[in-house]
Amino acid sequence: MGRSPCCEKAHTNKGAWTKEEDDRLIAYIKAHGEGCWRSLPKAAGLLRCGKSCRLRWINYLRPDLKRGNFTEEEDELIIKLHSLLGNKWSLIAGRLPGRTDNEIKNYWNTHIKRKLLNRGIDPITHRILNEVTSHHHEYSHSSSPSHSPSPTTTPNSTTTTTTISFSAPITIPKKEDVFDMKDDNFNQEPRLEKCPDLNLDLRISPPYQQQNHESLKTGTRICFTCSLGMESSQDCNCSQTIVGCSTTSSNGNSICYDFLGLKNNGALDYRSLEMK
DNA sequence: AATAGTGCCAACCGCTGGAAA
DNA sequence: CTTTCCAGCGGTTGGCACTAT
Repeated sequence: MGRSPCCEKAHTNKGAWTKEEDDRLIAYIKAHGEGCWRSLPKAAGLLRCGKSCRLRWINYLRPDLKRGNFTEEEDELIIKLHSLLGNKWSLIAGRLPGRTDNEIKNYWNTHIKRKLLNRGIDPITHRILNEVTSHHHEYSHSSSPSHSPSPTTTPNSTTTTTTISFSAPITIPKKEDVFDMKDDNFNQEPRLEKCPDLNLDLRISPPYQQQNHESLKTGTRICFTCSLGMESSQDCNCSQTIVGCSTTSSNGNSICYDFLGLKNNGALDYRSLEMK
């Protein structure tokens, strides 16, 4: 029953790869292409398990790897994607040509986490640090409505829209305060620092309530596929959409929504994301 | 110069979903 | 339908390199 046994793990090498092993793997993949990792080690004359070969190739030997330092643009893109996707490193890597999930994961843990902490942003929640620790202060800066992240309530609706903005001035605690959380100074007046020319606005909200009411009246439907930004998918059931998503179609047949508010600036297109 | 501490990253480990038998 | 395996993923770790004392 089931498949034949996997590779013999007792007779496989572990640890760092040698130059000779690398050369063998590269030569084999150049000749036969990627795939069938299970049989590759034997065919290539390597004493490694297929899993190890795959990892070595994907993370180190692939010719299209970029290598080298991450640019500031890549940094910001990773931060933005992480705020949307969480620790989905493979999805994030899919948006960064030449970068691997492992590389991004390492870079996140060693650089970006610290970078965000220095900005006073929690790297897990992407919220301002003192909001995480003190709910009392959560909305204390909302006098400036676009400051992030401050839930706003749509008029005449019962649901909440959360706007996460990276483009607005970000509240940065003093550096010494960040590193001394016990210090009472941490709750003192923070300074404001403006983020450079990056519009990273993110809006997460259910479909606008008034539109819902309107659509109920007019008999229009909400297309879930479009709400995920996949209006060109064959699963899309609102083929008569004319003016595109985030607007009500003029013939009233369907309404598409701009999921995450990203379609207009093209920063994140879920159609090109790999879906597991 | 020697040792301890820290940062970085390649590689491994364990889990999961899907496919094969 | 059940069992087994594979490919892929995210979390973790071991070891090297560099810096501080």
